[in-house]
Amino acid sequence: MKEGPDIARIGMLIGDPARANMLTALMGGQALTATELAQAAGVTVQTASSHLSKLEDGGLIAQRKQGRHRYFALADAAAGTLLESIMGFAASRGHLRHRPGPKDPALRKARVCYDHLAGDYGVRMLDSFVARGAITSDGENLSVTAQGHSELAGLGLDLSPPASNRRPLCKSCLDWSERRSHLAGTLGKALLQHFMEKGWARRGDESRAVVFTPEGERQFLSLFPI
Amino acid sequence: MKEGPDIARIGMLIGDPARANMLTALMGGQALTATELAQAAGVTVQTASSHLSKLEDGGLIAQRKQGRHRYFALADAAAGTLLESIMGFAASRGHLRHRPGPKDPALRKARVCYDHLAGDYGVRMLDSFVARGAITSDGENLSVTAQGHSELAGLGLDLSPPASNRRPLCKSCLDWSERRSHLAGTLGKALLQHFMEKGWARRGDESRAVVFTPEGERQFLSLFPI
DNA sequence: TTCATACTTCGATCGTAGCCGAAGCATTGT
DNA sequence: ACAATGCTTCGGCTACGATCGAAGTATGAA
Repeated sequence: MKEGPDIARIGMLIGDPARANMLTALMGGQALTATELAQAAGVTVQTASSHLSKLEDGGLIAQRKQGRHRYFALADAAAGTLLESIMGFAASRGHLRHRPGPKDPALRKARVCYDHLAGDYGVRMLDSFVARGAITSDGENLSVTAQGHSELAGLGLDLSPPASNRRPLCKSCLDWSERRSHLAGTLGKALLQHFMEKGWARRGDESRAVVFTPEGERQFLSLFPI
Repeated sequence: MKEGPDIARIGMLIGDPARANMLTALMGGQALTATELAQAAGVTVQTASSHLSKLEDGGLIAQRKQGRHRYFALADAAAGTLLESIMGFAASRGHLRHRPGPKDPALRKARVCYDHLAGDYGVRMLDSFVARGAITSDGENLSVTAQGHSELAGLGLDLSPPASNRRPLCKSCLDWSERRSHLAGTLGKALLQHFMEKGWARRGDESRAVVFTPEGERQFLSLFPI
């Protein structure tokens, strides 16, 4: 009597508001951490963890361990297509969800990615470094040239000290809003710190947004031309 | 602030086993009464009634009063397509309600997808049309060529009438068992109807399977060679 | 009218799934 | 070594929704 695929299982997974919010957040195509997804869903990390393992068991998402982070992303294109088609149907029936907080377009401009700058500004910064030959991009790996070292020293950044530091000086990190790489690693962290110490920028209170002052914005744009 | 479609609402509706069973039963394309659907779901009529009103509010099904009966059916072709795509995803992840039973091979061979033919035969039909140039597949969209129109007219199918019909003549629908596209839309519906009027095939009694007579099978295979 | 059928609404029960606090691993940085 | 961070697991609490019996409404037939 019963035959065919178990649509109820998929429906149940998508049917919980917290999980639906996580999946919607992942529709951007960018891998997110459990903490970020918990924030997106409006639940604690414990609850989010439980949801994430269910979604993974159901084959909707996949996780990738990277350092002490676990990045979660949609399992594959089929999962994205499925969600897209459900969104299309929901929209056609006028079922819209209302989210409490305003969604900041400021996040796309500049935001914190763990400890470094991401978003439009983060991508621009790396592009500018590469264009002027301060950083060379060897496919996946990044490295600072001699010219780059002297330039950074001119900014007052000393990058030599902890030679025992296992963390790479330069690292690229994929940006969800730009879908391109921005500058991570020790250098990326140091630069963001530098901007904030100079008073050019500050972190947003409740969000990951980074807000630049008018003076800071001017300085940033002149330091990192396209 | 409204942000995006509410996929959780759709998911929750489909996520309940009883409702999922009802929807699966309605995928046969026939309108069923509340009592029949209650039986299909394995619940009492009171419970079924509650589920049906929720599904109707959600825009997945529609009811038609007729005498003291109320016939329930999928709201439209979009609802059928949505369910089929969810079935496809669930099947691809190995989520089956019941391991392959006796009826399963029949379902994979030929079944009703809301109002058109799906399964192996449905896919074969579209493949055959495309291979001989009766239908052109422009990536996502399908359209009938001049040759196709004359060929269909030869079968006794008149496809011109309701010019006001917003439903596309030709549409592709992803098949959960074959993971390929089959022919949906007005043409897909007309063809299935044609087969049944000719006495080549009939609907299965309790399932979505489409059973071909020996003569019907012979005709079908010669009409749609690979 | 009265009875029978088909379905809905009401009320109450009950199971399960979501939720969070606290504790437990795992990895990284100092 | 130790501390800090990111995430998972465990246990108990709570709330929502699925379920069914009983009663109510609507349609059709005797």
